[in-house]
Amino acid sequence: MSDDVAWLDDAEMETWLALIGVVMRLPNALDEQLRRDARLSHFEYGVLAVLERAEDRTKRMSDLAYLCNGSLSRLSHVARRLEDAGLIERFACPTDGRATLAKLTPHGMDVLAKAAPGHVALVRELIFDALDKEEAAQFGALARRILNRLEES
Amino acid sequence: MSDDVAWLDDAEMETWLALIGVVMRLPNALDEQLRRDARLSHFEYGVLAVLERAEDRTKRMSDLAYLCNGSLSRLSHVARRLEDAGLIERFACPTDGRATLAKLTPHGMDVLAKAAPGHVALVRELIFDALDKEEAAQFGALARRILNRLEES
DNA sequence: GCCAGAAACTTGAATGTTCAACTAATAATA
DNA sequence: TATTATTAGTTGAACATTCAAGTTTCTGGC
Repeated sequence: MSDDVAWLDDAEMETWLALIGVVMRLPNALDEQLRRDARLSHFEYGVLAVLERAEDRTKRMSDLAYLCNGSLSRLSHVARRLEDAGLIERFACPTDGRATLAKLTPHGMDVLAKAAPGHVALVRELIFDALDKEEAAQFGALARRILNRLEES
Repeated sequence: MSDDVAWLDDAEMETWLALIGVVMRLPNALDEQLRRDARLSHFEYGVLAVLERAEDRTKRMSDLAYLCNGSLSRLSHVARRLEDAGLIERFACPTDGRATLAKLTPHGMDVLAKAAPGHVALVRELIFDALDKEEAAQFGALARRILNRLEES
């Protein structure tokens, strides 16, 4: 249990507090807009958005969970609700009997299309209106480096 | 419901996906370490850490909620659990009868001190080992700008 | 000084997420 | 080809968070 670790200096602490602030507040901001405009959580929106871009609008559950940055268990619960609402459908994978495939339905595409403009507007307002083009690219590159670390563990 | 919004271009999408990846994965990574080493969630750790730095190790609940980036309701539930565990105590504010003050107990300080090294080590590993000093400062400044937006709404 | 409205918290119910156990299917090993 | 281990997914219970009241206290007209 790593003792004798260098404490964060003032500059590091500022960075950390800014990051953790964004990390803790952004999901609520996204949820609120989506919930209000489309009765969708941000995680649900992410599932639909990933499926829309996928080959044949279909993905394996475990791949989907990875791409949505969530656990398989979380996805499984959410997928059941989305399926009950008719936004996706699930069926066994023909080549691997263990796997389940999730596919976006036409109705799911409609709901996603209705929700997207408001969502994109909010993302633009919160992120890309606050940063110019170069800053945004810089920020993204650094976030990607952190994300790579997170994905290793 | 803001229609006709400019979609995200490729560079913006990359930035957004990197950010949202960090936002969704970092809390789990922090929770796991703290849960394992100190039976604390990251939010609970945050509450204790803010109190430790506060004047007289005491804060009003609503100020504490703001500083911890959470809702007052969330804090209220968490505070009850922390109080039951003897890590904090709560009492009425002498100058404003509506307010509740939360104070870190000696036992709470102990638990925090035990949890801190492992937590800081993880933060360092995930963030500050991936970024050099200048990059970290840059990243923090940009995150702060986004956080300011989030705090406005 | 009263009264309407706002602010600060708390609470219980509804909802969402994690955790641990479980089933079923495939891959690996002998 | 049996046997075991691993992988994929689901499920129900435990736990955490949100949401919508509800209580109490304070503030600002009047």
